[in-house]
Amino acid sequence: MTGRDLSLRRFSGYAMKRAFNQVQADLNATLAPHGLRLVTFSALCLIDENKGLKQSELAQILGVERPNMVLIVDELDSADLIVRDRSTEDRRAYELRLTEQGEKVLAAASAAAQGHDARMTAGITDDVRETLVTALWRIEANGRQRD
Amino acid sequence: MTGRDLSLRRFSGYAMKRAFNQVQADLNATLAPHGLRLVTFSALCLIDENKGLKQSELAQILGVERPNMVLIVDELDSADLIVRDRSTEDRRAYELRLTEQGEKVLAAASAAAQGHDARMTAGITDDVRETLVTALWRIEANGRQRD
DNA sequence: TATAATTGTTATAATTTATAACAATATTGG
DNA sequence: CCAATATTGTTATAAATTATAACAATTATA
Repeated sequence: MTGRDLSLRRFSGYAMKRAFNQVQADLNATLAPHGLRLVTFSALCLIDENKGLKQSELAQILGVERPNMVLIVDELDSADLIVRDRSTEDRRAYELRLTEQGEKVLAAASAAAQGHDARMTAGITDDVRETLVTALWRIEANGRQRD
Repeated sequence: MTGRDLSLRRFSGYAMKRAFNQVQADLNATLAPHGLRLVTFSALCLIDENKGLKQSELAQILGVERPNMVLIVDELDSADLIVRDRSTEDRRAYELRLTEQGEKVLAAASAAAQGHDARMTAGITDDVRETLVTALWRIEANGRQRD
């Protein structure tokens, strides 16, 4: 069971995949008690940060296809965490906003997610964590260059 | 389009997800000309590194369910990159080995994947890359602790 | 030796991600 | 202004990924 994957460990992407698998599992478990999963939590954060955000903008930021975003927003809507307000400027579009309930759930879920992040990065110093995140965004930018 | 996701950038997992999305896309594009994708390339590497590896072991290392591994190994088998040899010690199991063709394809694909990794980590110094990978494995270990 | 566990497999379900088409509305070029 | 084109949210659907249940053959265990 030990060290049978040395050939893959040369690739930084392998470490990223393995680490992110754990992060995703732990975060989903952390959010489940709040009725959220990774993608709905992310959507809640973005709607809170950008009041009146439109579905298509949300989809674009999260890299989700618009048809799939419909279901995600439906899920938040059904749980009364957000509302879809018709835009007065563009009557095709909806402006998304958190409900009072949505604010409460987001606050609780955010605190839990912070705890999750702290657990996952336990034993990593603040400046190494800073280096890590900076390097990851650099990789992301390198990838975005060619599409 | 810019900076609408500040609330999510506090989470290191967000950077990991965004970066890995790019890595996965670029790596799959890199491997496609060799008839491979991320998971079949990983399997090839592991079979090469561990001659006679069994399907169930491969599945366990890669974190894939055994029924799904059947299809992955089928894919490599159909492409004549590996063979399934009946184990003499355990006649339920197959021992997996690369064919000559498999060795050739793996060598070419590995070189391409190395290039991919270099592209993705361009602008990152060697010791920062080292810090990055070490931190990622630490996160992975932290996650594994609680399951 | 009887019972239980493991290996590879099939079938199937659940989940996620992607594509095509459509009505309503908005934008743009003539 | 008007005709053509594009965009928004949506439905339907397909493709791809991931997970679960059951089974025969074989091995391990009690």
